[in-house]
Amino acid sequence: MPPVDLSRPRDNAAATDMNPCGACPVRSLTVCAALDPEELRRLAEILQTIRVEANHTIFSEGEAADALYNVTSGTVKLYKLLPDGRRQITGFLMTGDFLGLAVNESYAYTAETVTSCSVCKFPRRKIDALMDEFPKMQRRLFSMASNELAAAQDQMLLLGRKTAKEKICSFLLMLSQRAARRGHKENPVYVPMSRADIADYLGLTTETVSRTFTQLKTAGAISLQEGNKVLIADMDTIYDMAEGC
Amino acid sequence: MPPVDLSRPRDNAAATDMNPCGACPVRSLTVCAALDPEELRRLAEILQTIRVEANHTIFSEGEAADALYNVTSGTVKLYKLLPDGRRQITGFLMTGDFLGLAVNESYAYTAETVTSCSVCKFPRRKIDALMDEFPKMQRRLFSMASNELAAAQDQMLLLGRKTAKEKICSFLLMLSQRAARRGHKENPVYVPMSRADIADYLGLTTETVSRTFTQLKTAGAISLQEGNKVLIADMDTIYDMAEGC
DNA sequence: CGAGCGATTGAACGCTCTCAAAGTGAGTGG
DNA sequence: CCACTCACTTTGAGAGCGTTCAATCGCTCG
Repeated sequence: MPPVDLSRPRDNAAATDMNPCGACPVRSLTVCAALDPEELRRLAEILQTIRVEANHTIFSEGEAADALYNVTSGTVKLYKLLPDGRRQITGFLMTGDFLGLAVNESYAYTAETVTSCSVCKFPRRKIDALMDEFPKMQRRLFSMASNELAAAQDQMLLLGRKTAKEKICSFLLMLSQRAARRGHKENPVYVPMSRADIADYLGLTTETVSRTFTQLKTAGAISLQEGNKVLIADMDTIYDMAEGC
Repeated sequence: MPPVDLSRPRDNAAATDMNPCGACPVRSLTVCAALDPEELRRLAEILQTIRVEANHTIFSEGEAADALYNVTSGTVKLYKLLPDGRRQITGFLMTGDFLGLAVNESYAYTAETVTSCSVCKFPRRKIDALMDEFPKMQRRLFSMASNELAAAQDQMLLLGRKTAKEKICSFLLMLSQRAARRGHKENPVYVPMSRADIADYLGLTTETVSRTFTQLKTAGAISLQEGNKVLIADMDTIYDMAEGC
């Protein structure tokens, strides 16, 4: 996956308009929801809006963490690798999610686009300074981190204790619920990621993911549609098979 | 596991001394590290110090989250359950760790003591108010949550992609490193939790945990000592078998 | 000394993985 | 328009790791 040059924003023109954040359609989902117009203007001053093609690396595990990002469109995956190449995807990020939290000044995971994406990039120094000025923002970020933490714990339950079928059903439900939260229709579910990505997210192999989809399809619980969409035929059945979640 | 009555602090005398936090030996590890003497005094005013016996519930998943806690001694486990009783332990907390982050005003997991513990209890309303006053504290809490998040991602990698032996070795190393960070000796490692707890933390069964310990023992990599201690005979071997982490 | 709980060990099963091959679809160039 | 490539997905067969079920051991406590 070729890394993309993030230092040169592509649509800088739009980003440096008087108050692009004020008009941001996804603001309510992000860190920026907490801010008033003046604060948004200050935020807009330090941010770059960047487009990233599908399957490009935004940053890599271990790199100096000198920026925070916010996804404004598209899907991003975060992952960690073992020395022998085994991979665990720790999360899929969508509109409104942020990434770039650091430990010891360096990124703890690699971030790669699944689809083409728009992201807002905040230099860490400047955002840190701004957080000191706007405690509301710090609070919002803390609250978002808390939610991430809760989601991470749900994922641990899934990885450690659920069967393949339960994992797939939980995954579909999560995608459905996240779409709904973003004002998209919750069914059919748009599933932009590959079988390999799904497998590495759920702690399975691509073969098992594929077989499980086939089983669900055969059982009439789902059907696959054009354009990477999955129609959940019986939401209750899927919910039961996910064992609550 | 009988719940303990947390409304009635047991050693209130100590907690309401002029400035108990100032003398707190584990302060550098906790949220409180960021505060100056005056702020510590304010914090001491709203906190209760509580002792909890081993194997008691501090709070349960779903309960109204009206307090934040800080572990000052002992070991606490956090877990989530599936409807059929399968359990995933999402973390073991030790001196300096905090618990009680909420989503939708209610706890996302159950917290239960492994050993007898001392915890500081902060009513949520009062701590929220204090955070507004002391941004330093908010920042510290955010930074601790970030670290938790990174740890959660490491755990996902472990649960999704590591073998039983790698899981056990990673677990022992984690305990060793956390002990070292707290100024205890890193070897032998004190392992206060049961095989069942270890299993539910690593996504295994008690039998597999037991068998794996036996294998490591037979291979000469570890040996079991009195008082729930594990001597790591060859740290490098264990490290290699953990596949980095 | 017996009860009871946790840890260990054994044997057999099964879910998921591994290895392998065939199918599908988008993109390319003749 | 069609063959070709390449990547991804699906399907099949067999193996293995960890589980399940069961028995034994060892320690603590009454």
